[in-house]
Amino acid sequence: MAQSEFLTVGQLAARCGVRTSALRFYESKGLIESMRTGGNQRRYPRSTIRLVAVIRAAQSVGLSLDEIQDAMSVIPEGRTPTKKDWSRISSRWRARLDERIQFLERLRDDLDQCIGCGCLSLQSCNLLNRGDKAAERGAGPRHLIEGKPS
Amino acid sequence: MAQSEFLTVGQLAARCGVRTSALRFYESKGLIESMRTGGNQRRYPRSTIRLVAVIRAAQSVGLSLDEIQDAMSVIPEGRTPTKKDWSRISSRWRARLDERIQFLERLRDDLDQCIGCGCLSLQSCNLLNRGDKAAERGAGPRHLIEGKPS
DNA sequence: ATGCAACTTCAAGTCCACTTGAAGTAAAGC
DNA sequence: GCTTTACTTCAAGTGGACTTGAAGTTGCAT
Repeated sequence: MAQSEFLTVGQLAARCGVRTSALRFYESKGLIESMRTGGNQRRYPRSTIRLVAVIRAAQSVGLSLDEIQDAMSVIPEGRTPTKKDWSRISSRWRARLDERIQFLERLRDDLDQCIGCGCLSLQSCNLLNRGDKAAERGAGPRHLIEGKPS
Repeated sequence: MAQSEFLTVGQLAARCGVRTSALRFYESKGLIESMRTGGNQRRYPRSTIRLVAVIRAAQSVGLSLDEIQDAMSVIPEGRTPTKKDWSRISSRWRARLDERIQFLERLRDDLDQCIGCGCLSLQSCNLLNRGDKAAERGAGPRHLIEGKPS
């Protein structure tokens, strides 16, 4: 198979590490686009590899496909995205990414403090107990809660 | 309401920032336990607040409820967890947490490199293109893929 | 020209983590 | 005692992100 300019779903799937069904699914959601051959088969420009990588990356930061599409739709209809477009999108995601990293780092620190203390069994873990007395009005150990599971 | 030794589902839910339905769900999965009143209502010891916090924390690192239960079940039947038990569990999670943080940090670095380069539109982003020529055998920009969305 | 893998659509199915609803019971305040 | 709010169970529903299956079509290699 001569490497042609365009990729079939199968090829794209292989390159991106996803199933073809996922690619069709993304397409149905408008996240990616394809051209069609005379026989109605999909053909993707190579740039779609990057696009899919970006989608997967965004997912791993905790964005839903809807949010991703939303962010991408900043790019005006049928226009090739400019540096500015992409910069707007990526810096938005960058913020989410930072939040997420910070949350996980805080969690890690808490966990480190905890590893030796037997929290689960005991009365006196400062970390998990923090605020337990103070907040009688529905608070709980917020510092471990918040940032719901992605 | 005098703060008694035990909490109702409602109280626990308020303290933990989850819905009562979630708590019943966790209980049905064996993640938490309760005593019952004469009238069959649940009563939780205060320590369950911590337990739920731990569950939520573990979720946010990307563990499924099954994995969490699995990890927790290291603790022998009906025994109060010892420091050693908890230490085993938490250091296991700590590893996952580290992986996750590392992955996100790498992603952040890539993104930073990218913000100015107009990747999406262009031919020549070293980051997203890396390996595009080399790996003709189903590779793709792995450094952005792997670590599936949590 | 033919065979077979890879493609097509569309509907339905799956998994996870819950949430909702219905019908009934318990507990706390007045 | 009565009312209201919080609880009980159980079955079914939801949403996100896909996956699977069936039935049919295309495209490349020999």
